Amino acid sequence: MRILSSDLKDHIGKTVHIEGWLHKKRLLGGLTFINVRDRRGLIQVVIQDKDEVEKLRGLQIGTVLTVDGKVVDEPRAPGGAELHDAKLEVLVPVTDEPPIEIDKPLSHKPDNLDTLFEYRGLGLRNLQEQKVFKIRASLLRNIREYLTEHDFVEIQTPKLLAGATEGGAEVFKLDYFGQEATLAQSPQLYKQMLVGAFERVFEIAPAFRAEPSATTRHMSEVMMLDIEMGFIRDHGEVLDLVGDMTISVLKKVYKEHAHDLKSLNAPELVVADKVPKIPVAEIHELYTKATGNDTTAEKDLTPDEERWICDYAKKKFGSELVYATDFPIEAMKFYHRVNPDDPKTVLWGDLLFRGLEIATVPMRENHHDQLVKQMKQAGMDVNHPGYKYFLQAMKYGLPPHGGCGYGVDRLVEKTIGLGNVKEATLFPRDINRLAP
RNA sequence: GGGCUCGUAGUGAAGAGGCCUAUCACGCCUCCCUGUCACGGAGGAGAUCGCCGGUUCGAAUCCGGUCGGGCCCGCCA
Repeated sequence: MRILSSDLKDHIGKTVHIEGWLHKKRLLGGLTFINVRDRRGLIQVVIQDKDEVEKLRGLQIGTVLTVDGKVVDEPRAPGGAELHDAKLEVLVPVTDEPPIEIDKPLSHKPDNLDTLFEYRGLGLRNLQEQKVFKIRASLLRNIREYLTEHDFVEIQTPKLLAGATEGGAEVFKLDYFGQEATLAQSPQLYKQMLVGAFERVFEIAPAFRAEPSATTRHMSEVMMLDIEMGFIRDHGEVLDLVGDMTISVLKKVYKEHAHDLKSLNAPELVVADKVPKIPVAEIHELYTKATGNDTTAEKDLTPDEERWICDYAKKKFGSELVYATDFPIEAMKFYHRVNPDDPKTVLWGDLLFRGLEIATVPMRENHHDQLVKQMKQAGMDVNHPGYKYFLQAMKYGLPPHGGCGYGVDRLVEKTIGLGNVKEATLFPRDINRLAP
C-alpha cells in the first residue's frame, strides 16, 4: 500500500512503499540523498547500496519511481523521518534534461512571465508555485461554503450564446452550424432569469472578453463568480452580502494558509467588520484634492484613483477592502437600476481590494416596462433572441434583485500579492497567448 | 488603438563601439566525497548575442525595418 509523504511519521520502524517523482538528488559518494515528491510534499530517501544509486544514473528530475524502505525517526531529516535500505523501481524514466529547474521557482518578474507560462506544466511541479493554486482552490471552496450556507443555489449557464449579453465588452464570435454565435462575456441575463426560480443563485465559470487589453489586470478568459439575490429592500443588502463574504473568506484563508501566504510574501491582511462605502463623486473630490489631478469630470475611477482610494481606506478605516458607490448615470448599463432618490446616479458599487477593482455590485431594474424603456433608449433590439427570454422572465415577475460579477483571478492575485492577474491563473489567455 | 520599453547558452543575469576567441550563477556530463537539505571539490560540454539590412577599418553594443515579449494609457470588469 502506498504511503504519502505527510503520513510517513506514522510508520516509524516499518517498511513502507512510496510512489512519486524524483525531485532532487544529492550524491555524497558512499551516501546518496534523494527527495521524492508526491501530492502532499517531499520524502527524503537515503541510499547506500551502490546498485540502487546506479538505477538513477542518467535519469533526470521528474523520473517517476517507487521506493520501498524502512521509515526511520531522524531529526536531521526534513520532516523528522526518512527512508533507509531503499529499493528503487523506476516506473517512467526521464532522460531529457528538463528545460527549467523544477526545484527552483520560476521568476515572476514581468519580463519573464512568458517563460513562466511557456513551461507552466513543469513549473507547477515546484512546491512554491503550487501554493498559489492551493490558495486559489481554498478561496473558491470557502466562497462556495459561504454562499451555500446563505441559501444560494449553484447554477451553470450556457457559454455559447445567440447574441451579446451585456452590450459592454467586445465578444468573441464563432460559427454555430452556420449561424453566428458568441462566447458569453457574463452570465448576467441568465442569472437574473434564475432569480425568478431560485431567488438566490451563484455561478463560478469562465467569461470571455475580446477586448484588446494588454495590462496586468486583464485576460480574454476570466473566472467569474456571479451572484444574484432576490427580495432585497435596498442596495446596501447586496453590498453587505458580497462585502461580508469577502471579509469572511479572506479571514479563513489567511488563517488556514498562514504559513504558505507568508512564504509567498503576501501582505498582512487588514480588514474591518464591514467594507466602508464611499461615493464615486466623493472619491474624485478626495483624490483631486490630495493629488492635484482633477478627475471630477470622469465617469469611472481611473486606475490611479483605485490605488489611491485603497490606500486611503486602509489608513482611514483600517480596511484594504473599500466600496466605490453611486456611479454616475453616464456609466450605467441597460439592466441597471437608477437610484430613485438621485436620478443622476445608479445603484451600483465597485468592490476594490488592494488597489484593484475585484467586483461590481449593482441593483437591477426589475420592472419589465421600465427595462424595455431603458433598452430602447440604449438603441437595443428587444426582440433579439439574446434578450427575448430574459424579458420573458422579467414580464412574469422578478422581485427586486441585485448581485455581483466578481473576478476570481483578481481576488487570488491580490490575496497573495502577485503583480499580474495571469500569475494567479493556471493557463492564462491573453491577446498573445492561446496555449498551453 | 496610442505611448514607452526589452530580446545574450536550457534557466536567470553581466557586458553599452576594439579589452568578446562573449562573463557569471544555476542546471547538464565525468570524476572525488558517508548526513546532505541552495551539499562541497576538480574538470568539461553548451550561445553564429531574436531575424534582416545599414553605418563603421571594426557591431552583442549605433541606426532602420521586422518578429516576439513586457509595462502604462485607452477600451473593458
